[in-house]
Amino acid sequence: MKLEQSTIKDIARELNVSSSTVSRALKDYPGISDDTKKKVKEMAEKLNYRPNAIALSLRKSRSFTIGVIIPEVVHFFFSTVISGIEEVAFARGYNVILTQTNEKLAREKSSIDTMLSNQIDGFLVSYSKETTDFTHFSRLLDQGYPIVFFDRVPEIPGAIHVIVDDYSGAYDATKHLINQGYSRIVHLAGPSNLKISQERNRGYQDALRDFGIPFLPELLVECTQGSDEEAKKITAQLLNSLSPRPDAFFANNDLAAVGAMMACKAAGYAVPNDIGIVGFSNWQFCSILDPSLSSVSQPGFQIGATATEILLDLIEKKIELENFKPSVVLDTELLVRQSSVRLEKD
Amino acid sequence: MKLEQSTIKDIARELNVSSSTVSRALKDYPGISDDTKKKVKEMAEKLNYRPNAIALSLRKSRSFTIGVIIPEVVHFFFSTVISGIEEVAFARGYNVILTQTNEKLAREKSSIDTMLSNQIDGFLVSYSKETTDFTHFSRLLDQGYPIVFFDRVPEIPGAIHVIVDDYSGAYDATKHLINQGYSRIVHLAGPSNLKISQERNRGYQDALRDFGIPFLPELLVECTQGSDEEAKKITAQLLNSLSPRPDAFFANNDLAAVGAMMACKAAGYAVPNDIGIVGFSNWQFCSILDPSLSSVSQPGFQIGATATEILLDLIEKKIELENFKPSVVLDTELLVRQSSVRLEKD
DNA sequence: AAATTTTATGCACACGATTGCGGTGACGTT
DNA sequence: AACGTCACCGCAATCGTGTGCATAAAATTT
Repeated sequence: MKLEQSTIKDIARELNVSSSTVSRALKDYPGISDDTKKKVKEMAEKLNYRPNAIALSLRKSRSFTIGVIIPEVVHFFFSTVISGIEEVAFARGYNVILTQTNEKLAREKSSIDTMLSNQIDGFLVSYSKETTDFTHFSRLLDQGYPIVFFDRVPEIPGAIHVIVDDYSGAYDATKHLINQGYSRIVHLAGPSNLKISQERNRGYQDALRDFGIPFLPELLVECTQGSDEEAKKITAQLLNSLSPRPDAFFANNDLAAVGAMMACKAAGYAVPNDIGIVGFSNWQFCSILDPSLSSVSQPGFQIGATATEILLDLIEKKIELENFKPSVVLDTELLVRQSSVRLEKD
Repeated sequence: MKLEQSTIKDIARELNVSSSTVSRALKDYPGISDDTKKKVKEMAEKLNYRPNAIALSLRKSRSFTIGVIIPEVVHFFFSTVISGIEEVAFARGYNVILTQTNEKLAREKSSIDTMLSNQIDGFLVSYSKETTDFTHFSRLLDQGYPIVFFDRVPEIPGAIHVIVDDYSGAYDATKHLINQGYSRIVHLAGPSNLKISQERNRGYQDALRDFGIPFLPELLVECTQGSDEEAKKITAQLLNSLSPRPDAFFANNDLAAVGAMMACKAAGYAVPNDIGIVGFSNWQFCSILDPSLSSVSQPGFQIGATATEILLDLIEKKIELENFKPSVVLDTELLVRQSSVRLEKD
């Protein structure tokens, strides 16, 4: 038996005034005597009055709630993004409602539906791996719903993106490996339908070219799942089958890098002396591995924070969609640790 | 210019019927002819009608939304809990709104306030480290708000808990170390105001006692932050100052265990042969460390899922608070990996 | 003292959906 | 012809809040 929340009417009844007076008094409208304002506020305090945000939402057709759609909460990267989102949203008085798609398109669509039903003010989206058709998003954009995409972003007109400079990150990582004297550098790539994978791949190949190392197709392997087991298996196989063997691995994500590292160790190679390894994302565990894993850090918190700032600006019409540049690109940073620094050059 | 969502009235106008008829037709009420039902549904489809959940919430004083309050999203453990929560909530048609307190009491309180304003149906809470006074929760309970606490749970009457068996987990871990022949076992404990820390400490001490190893106060150190740096520093100091040196570390959390491991390696000791280490929580990285870290796994996903099931049952009055046992204790499991298994016994 | 302005407040409706109650017309029965 | 029954549907109130407009009282001006 939940106690009834006291409403504006309760205050009005107690004080023998109308509910409109109470409403105005609480909001310090002009035209309400200081005397009644005081009385109303005291009574509100006494009755433990809390404005009903639902009623307000209905009235204003605004919910002060933003919806976040991400593949998986458990990913370290996404959890930092969420943290950034939550921080900014809270500071600006918005609620965050969260759904994970578990990489399923169907789930993505149904989440959007229920969020729409809940009169959400805008969306923050990183779409699922299954998503290849974006009409469910472009329809929303056409209807004027504010959406900001982050990390995984679709190529549809009018979409605003917050991404990191995957290209430069990959370029820097590859360049670093080359500088360390590695030359047969494998790239463990991500799913090729994701733009981030393409960009990282491009950065890898461009760095090779710029430093005069031929690109060999057999050194480019796609890791669709991105798990350590998958990478471990692939790496073991590469070490076995290629001759001369690869002497470095640049992985599309840190887990894959770990898998590669394990496979190298298992095959009896020393990291970094025999084989250098660089990952991508700078997960928490990079610094505690042995050897610690060099990685390209993505500013997850900042991605979330920036995306949210933009979204709220859009919602509050502080900026116009038309004269806003569609992409914000945040810098990555190569964090060099032990796994890619040769103690002694060959 | 957001396109207007079509409402029940729009359908009614198009079809020249009243909005009540539309409402009933959509819900297959008896007393509406099959003909109109069909027409209404077709028109709803055509106008892309979506029920306004806000209006519904207002009418029913139910929002079909639950509020989750946790210290930090970025913790692996909490992110798995969130995943479990989200999964069950989604399956049962509820939304999840999320706030992190960043371990701040003030933030905790204000989050509760905004959630109350949003007519949330119930709370899932793991309170902040700063929280020592629980009146803001007990007031809610008195008012009849459904709350389920998990992981960090307060000792207040009427509160429902979902926790793991920290005591047994700690007991098992300690016992395992003893069985491996370690005898000077340090416990890197958590903040003593958290019940989970107390329970783990108790399990540690009981195991020592049961196996005839005296408890030495100097082997019990509180790590208030729980970071790897802190544990590293403390461990290094212990290795230096104690004689005979400790030969095992049982850490209250995995990061602390990692810190201990780093300090041991740095001091020239081999893990596990010289020093055994066991952590708590089974973070993702445990299995990829070298040596891999033995740890007590907490079923985070299941905690979230179970807590949510209970909360929704409470909300939907499927169970009564009165005849419900206040605590659900989920099993932990000791995962033995390399860090605590001696390759050769002394 | 009458006319005008200012001040303080209330009325009524809106937001979108639900629902108890009552109304209407068609049809069958006596 | 009068009445009852039944299927089908609309009216109006409700949830809690905000706001344009009207209005009464008070204060000021003429």
